[in-house]
Amino acid sequence: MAVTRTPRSSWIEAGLRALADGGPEAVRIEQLAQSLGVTKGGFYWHFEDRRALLDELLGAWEHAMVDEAIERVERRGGDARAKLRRLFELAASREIRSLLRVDLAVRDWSRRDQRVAARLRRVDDRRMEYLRPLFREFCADEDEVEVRCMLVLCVFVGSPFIAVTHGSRSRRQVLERALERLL
Amino acid sequence: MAVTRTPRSSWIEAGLRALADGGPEAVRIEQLAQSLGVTKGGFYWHFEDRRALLDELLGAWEHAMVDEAIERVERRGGDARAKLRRLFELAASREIRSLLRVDLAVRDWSRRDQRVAARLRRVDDRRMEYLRPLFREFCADEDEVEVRCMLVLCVFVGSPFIAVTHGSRSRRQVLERALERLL
DNA sequence: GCGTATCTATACGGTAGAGTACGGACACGC
DNA sequence: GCGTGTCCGTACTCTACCGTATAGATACGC
Repeated sequence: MAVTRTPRSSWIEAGLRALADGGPEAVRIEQLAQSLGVTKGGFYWHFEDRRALLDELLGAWEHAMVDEAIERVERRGGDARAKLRRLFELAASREIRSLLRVDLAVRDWSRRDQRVAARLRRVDDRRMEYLRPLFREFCADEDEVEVRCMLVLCVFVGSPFIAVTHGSRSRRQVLERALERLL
Repeated sequence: MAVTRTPRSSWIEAGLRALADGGPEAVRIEQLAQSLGVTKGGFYWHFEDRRALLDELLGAWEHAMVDEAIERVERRGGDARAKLRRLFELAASREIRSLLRVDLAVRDWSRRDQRVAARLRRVDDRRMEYLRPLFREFCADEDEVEVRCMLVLCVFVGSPFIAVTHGSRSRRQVLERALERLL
């Protein structure tokens, strides 16, 4: 049981960084090795092949972006509106940002890989299943609940992809107002 | 002045198809050649290099998705609400779909290429500049105009990236209701 | 301090694709 | 029917990776 010099987790962290920055095509084993200051020799000790790493990256992303995120919002309790506002805060937070960029990369990736698409469907469905009861707390009409959940998700997914300038307003201000409009 | 067997435009069409399907990484000259039934010999007659093609693809996308789209909505006149509904129809139409997939690919691409990001900013700004006056026609508060424009754009960009299922409702139904909510 | 598990470096073979060079094919204009 | 401009095919070099093989380094457990 010697100490692991470059453990599995290091490769996954480096992989997530590459995935966030350049999409799955940018997850190059030799480049990850270089960024970790080693050669690829050790990579094949931990992983079967490149695909195995990509699978694990998806797993890590799903866990952090669904399980952990929901857990963090739920932990502090409060009513539905409070939770939704906290979710908004979380999405804008510095530390979640890099994972959010993984999220965007995965969405694009899913357009050309069936297995990734299936995974994304599961993730998005889980998010919706979390959102719906929250909106039901203050919104009676079920169609309206669905629309608001969808709008929240669209803002979450769409806004980082959008490059507009809002004149004197900041992006944050515009999105905050958009959220309040949905509550 | 002989006839052009595989003219510039063929390479651009094939390039847009590849870009829509697999992002910029999938725009491989040898593969485009194969899909056109020729070898890459002729490609370098028309284009300096691969990058030159990618630049032209961006130009073609911008023209089709901004100039032509706005022109088609404006042509038939009507009030702001009618135009917005027509825009929604257009975005959902069969023929615009493939260009919309180019749009998504460009958004992901822009995250890792400054020049593409600058271009996307221009495109999104032009779209917002088109939307704002439409919402002003029936919405007095300027902050509210900005929010609604942004929500429209978020739905336009975000929803194709989202993989949720809506139970008994169709995606189209949910989005239609979302639009009506913004008008 | 020795053994073993855990990496790591190095070297190699293979594939995909970019870009270049250049000879030729093809078809229209005259 | 011949010349010219417009491609097209082929053959090359280069680079960037993937994945494999294997010997060697490292550090902890005892």
